[in-house]
Amino acid sequence: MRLSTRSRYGMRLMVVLASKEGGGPVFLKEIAGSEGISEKYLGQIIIPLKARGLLLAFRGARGGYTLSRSADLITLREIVETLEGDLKLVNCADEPSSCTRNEFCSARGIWNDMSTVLTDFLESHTLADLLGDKECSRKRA
Amino acid sequence: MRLSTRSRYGMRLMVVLASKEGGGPVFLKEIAGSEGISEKYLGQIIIPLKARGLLLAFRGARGGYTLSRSADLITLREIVETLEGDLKLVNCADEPSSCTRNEFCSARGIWNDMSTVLTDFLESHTLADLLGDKECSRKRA
DNA sequence: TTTAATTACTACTAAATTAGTAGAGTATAA
DNA sequence: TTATACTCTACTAATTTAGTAGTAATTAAA
Repeated sequence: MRLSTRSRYGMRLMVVLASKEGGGPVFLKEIAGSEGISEKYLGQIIIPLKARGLLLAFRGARGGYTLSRSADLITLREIVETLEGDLKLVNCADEPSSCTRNEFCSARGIWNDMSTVLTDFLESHTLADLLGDKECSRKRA
Repeated sequence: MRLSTRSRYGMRLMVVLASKEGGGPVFLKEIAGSEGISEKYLGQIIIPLKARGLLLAFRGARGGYTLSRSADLITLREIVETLEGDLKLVNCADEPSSCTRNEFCSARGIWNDMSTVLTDFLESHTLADLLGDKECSRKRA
């Protein structure tokens, strides 16, 4: 049950944009370079974030990306939900066809509750919460 | 970020055993049949649950499985952790090699916190909590 | 108006994971 | 001794992941 690189790269991308807020558009190349991620791959990942309206794209020479709103107004839920497609841990809630037998599944309730816990957690944090930790003093052995 | 069938099937398997607590060993064939799951596949899934000490296996004719302890003493954390391997959403906490660049990753903290939230939720529920809902009155349209 | 820089779009692919199937082996009650 | 049921190992098709590659569209600046 690992997060995909899409979510991990996408989140770091958003943090970079947040850290450069107010400084004009940032090139994808610059983000990819500083984070050590393939520019082409990041170019794919950024599309849904733009579609969701979390960032603005400027095409052409001297283009780049900026956040569409202040980092403290962008919840982590919006980001992860966009990158993962949704935050559900099982399909059976929406798609009855995904679980033909066992109409009254003994486990469905707990999986849905678990999804809600995750969603609530992400909803309670914004991108701004991630800014202070960028170069924290916590040194690892 | 979907749960694997291993976790879903394994959880249902445990609920079935819990619902038949005190009635002697239950055949894998019986569980697989009632839940509509491949017996061979379930046979693989049940191995780690046994290794973890969550259930007891009886070999030979008239064999089967039983819970190793009362359902209210088995947390959902133990079950899911066993079936998923662990409850971490990222590798970078343990494996430094999985993230060579960005020693101080801006997102690592939030992923670890998210993992903790999940773990705490599952730790706070036991298998017994899932018993009452088996054939609940909630009818779907 | 040309050029260089940058985002946007589409197609393809290698590797890993998932979700099984298959079959022989081992233990045990009757 | 025999039928039953768990155990172990190997294999595989389908799907997902994590990219690569190339081209098109857009725009600032020379």
